[in-house]
Amino acid sequence: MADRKVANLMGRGESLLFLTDDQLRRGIEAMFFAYRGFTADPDRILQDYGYGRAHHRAIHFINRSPGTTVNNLLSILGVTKQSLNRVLRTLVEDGLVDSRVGTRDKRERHLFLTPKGAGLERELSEAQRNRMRDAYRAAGPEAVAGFRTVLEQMMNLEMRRQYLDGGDGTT
Amino acid sequence: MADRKVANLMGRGESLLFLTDDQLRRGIEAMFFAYRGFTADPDRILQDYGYGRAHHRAIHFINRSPGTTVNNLLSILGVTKQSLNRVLRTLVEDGLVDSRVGTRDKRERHLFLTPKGAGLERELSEAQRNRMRDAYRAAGPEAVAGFRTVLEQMMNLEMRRQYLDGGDGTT
DNA sequence: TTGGAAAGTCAACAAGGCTGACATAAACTG
DNA sequence: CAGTTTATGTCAGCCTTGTTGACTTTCCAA
Repeated sequence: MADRKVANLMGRGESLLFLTDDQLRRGIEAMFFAYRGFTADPDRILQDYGYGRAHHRAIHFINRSPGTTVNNLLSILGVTKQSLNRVLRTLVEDGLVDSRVGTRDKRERHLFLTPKGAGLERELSEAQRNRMRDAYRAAGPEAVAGFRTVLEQMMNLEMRRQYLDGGDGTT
Repeated sequence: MADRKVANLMGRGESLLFLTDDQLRRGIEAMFFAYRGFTADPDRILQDYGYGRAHHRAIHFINRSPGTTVNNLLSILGVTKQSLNRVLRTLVEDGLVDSRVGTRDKRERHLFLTPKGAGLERELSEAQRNRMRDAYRAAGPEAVAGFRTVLEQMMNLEMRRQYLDGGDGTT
């Protein structure tokens, strides 16, 4: 059933892409609906803890880069320090995040997940990974590669740097 | 690289899909960063008009289905009627949306874009289509097919219905 | 004729963005 | 050393966009 799309998008020959406005609209809506599905499971979990997506994002990237600084996180998340601080403060108060004064530069705060924080992180990312894994499995390996390729192209340049910095995506 | 957990998935006959937690995390971050890029251009435009994403969503789906009812829109957007109503009211007041009492059922309001509304819609969707088109072109036709397939799998079932209902994706 | 669905409205609240102003400590620079 | 910049935190206030609850009006359909 998905093959009709392919035929249209591939056109004749090699790289001739017929992209009607309607096809692009479909892609736009696919992003909209898929992103909703993508965030639905974590959102549900977060609600039980009284947290929101902002907390999730902070937890995610602290887990990805333990010891990251506030400024670092700020540039990844693309929000103001006031906004991040509000979130970070509650996470520290609730004992999910540990904020340690820097050794080399004592102005900096290095952020770590506590065991409790790592627990929530695991719960959240597991739900999200399950969703992603199921989608991957249903779509197949080649679709997955295409998925990633298009998403990478859709990012802004600065974001792509952040994304590529995030550990080895080599495998 | 640090993660040990591996999901070994057999593709149909041909391919073997190794999905480490780290690879799935990459997919998750790709969604996060790509969605930011995806919404960046419209967000910038909307700011000039004093509108937000909620307005954009309403405008988009009214344009997609002219004459749709409020209830219909409600179920597509997945927000409360109070929330949608606030947005809709400003759009009607500002002369972007026309809300016509139903003929068959006069309780219903059928929503249409005015020429002015259609103008903003075009501006917004053009920016978003350009982004999507560029990403598609850079990624290539096969990547696009995979992209769409994975996104469709990532939607919730109800959303997939809404998505499939959204006019012919066949052309 | 009456129950209930569709739509709208008002009020209150919360999350999470934002700006601006200001404080503090540490690091850097001349 | 003095002055500036940097990193962070915090207070106050604003906006958008989501929520719930209560209530009204309209009006179709049984």
